[in-house]
Amino acid sequence: MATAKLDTETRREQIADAALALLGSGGLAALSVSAVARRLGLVPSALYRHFRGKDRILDAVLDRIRDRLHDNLERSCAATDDALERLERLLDLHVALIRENRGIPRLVFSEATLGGSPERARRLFGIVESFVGGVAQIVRRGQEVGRVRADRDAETVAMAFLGIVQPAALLWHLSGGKFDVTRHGRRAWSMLRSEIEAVGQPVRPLPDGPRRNR
Amino acid sequence: MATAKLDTETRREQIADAALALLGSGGLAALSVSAVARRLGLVPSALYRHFRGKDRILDAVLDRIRDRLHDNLERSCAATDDALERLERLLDLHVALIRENRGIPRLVFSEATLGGSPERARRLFGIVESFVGGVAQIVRRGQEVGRVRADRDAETVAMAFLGIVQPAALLWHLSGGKFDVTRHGRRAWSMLRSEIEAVGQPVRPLPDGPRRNR
DNA sequence: CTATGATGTGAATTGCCATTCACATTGGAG
DNA sequence: CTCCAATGTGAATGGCAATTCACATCATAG
Repeated sequence: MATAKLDTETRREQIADAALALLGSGGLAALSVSAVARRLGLVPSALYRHFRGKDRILDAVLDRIRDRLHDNLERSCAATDDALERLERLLDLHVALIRENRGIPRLVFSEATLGGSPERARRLFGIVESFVGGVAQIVRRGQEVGRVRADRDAETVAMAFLGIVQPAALLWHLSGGKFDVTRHGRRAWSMLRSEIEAVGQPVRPLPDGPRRNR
Repeated sequence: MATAKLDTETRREQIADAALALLGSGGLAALSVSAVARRLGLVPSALYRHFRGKDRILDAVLDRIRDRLHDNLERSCAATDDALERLERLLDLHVALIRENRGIPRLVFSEATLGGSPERARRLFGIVESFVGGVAQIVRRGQEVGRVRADRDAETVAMAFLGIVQPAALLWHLSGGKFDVTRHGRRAWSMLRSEIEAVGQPVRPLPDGPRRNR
């Protein structure tokens, strides 16, 4: 009965992870304080030492999702300077992320769905918006150097990018993993790519001076 | 206390409608047997005269959604023979549908989300798949008459079509209606259209004989 | 070593939910 | 008009959820 005592920081991480895993396996319905506690070998009331309540646990999960999305943006930008390659890499990372953490799309959708607290909806809106903004930023920088057609609206392209993954993720979930997200991702990306790639123009290099990485 | 008695057919429709409305206003969390009953001026146990349980009510809602999607496909096909115009019209209808029935995207997402009964997930998968199939069909027929570029994969185009609406609907929900779905739809569609429209080729008319409307 | 605050436990509370059932009412067939 | 099957009612049941609280135990600072 005596579970090892851990400091609050560690526990908070464990709890957020366990919650995300539960979301992945059974959706919001499976995410109860008891279930999270059970998964950690704790008793439900123990979680209240580390979180004020279930809502705060969800907030912590959202934080984790925000961080992962941000990581992917940074990694894809660090990997290459070419806008189109960045997008392609980001697509791969993003697909891998939601494949390995089914809880992420599930929470994103269910928050839109459950109409939970308006504050959390706003928070999630900020997260998605900031991700879309990051993608749009990549597009805009690609336009600056003549790599991406200048007559495309960066925000729209960014949404289309999201539109590659989202319906695919939905079908993947609904089909119980049968739908081939990766294959669809490749095809849809090749279509989007040919849609935005600037052709027949020499690439104008970035101006000299300090490298803008963001 | 004495609520008028209605035949089961009428009640079943009322119940499904009330459930869809509740989904729209508060998501799955707001959809309880009691809430549906209250909305109809009934007592919870009364619903069990018309549905075996909550699951069956959800099934009825899914039926309604399936019918509406199917209606939109048929209406857009009946309105014009041109594939691109059909798609544009379908997009308008689809946007209007989810704007006026917030419960639809919410149920679709929450089923993916809640991991509810596997059977219902399969049912929903079938519904979405059949809608995508209908869109792909429009694309293919456009390709047959040289209106749509033949080197595009019809299924991928259909998914991209879905990808216009889905992320927009998500942001719309999350932002509490602030995000402009219609505007985004127009922009994204104009991009997709220029991506798939066949250019510089004379349109090859349909062969003679009975008009294929499906 | 020991005392104290942080962490974990078990039981109790409260509330909502889906569902059932015995009973009441009603609308329409005959 | 009468009766019966269909429909609606109200109370009860059982389950599970989130949360609280008094108490136990541990880790570690001093």
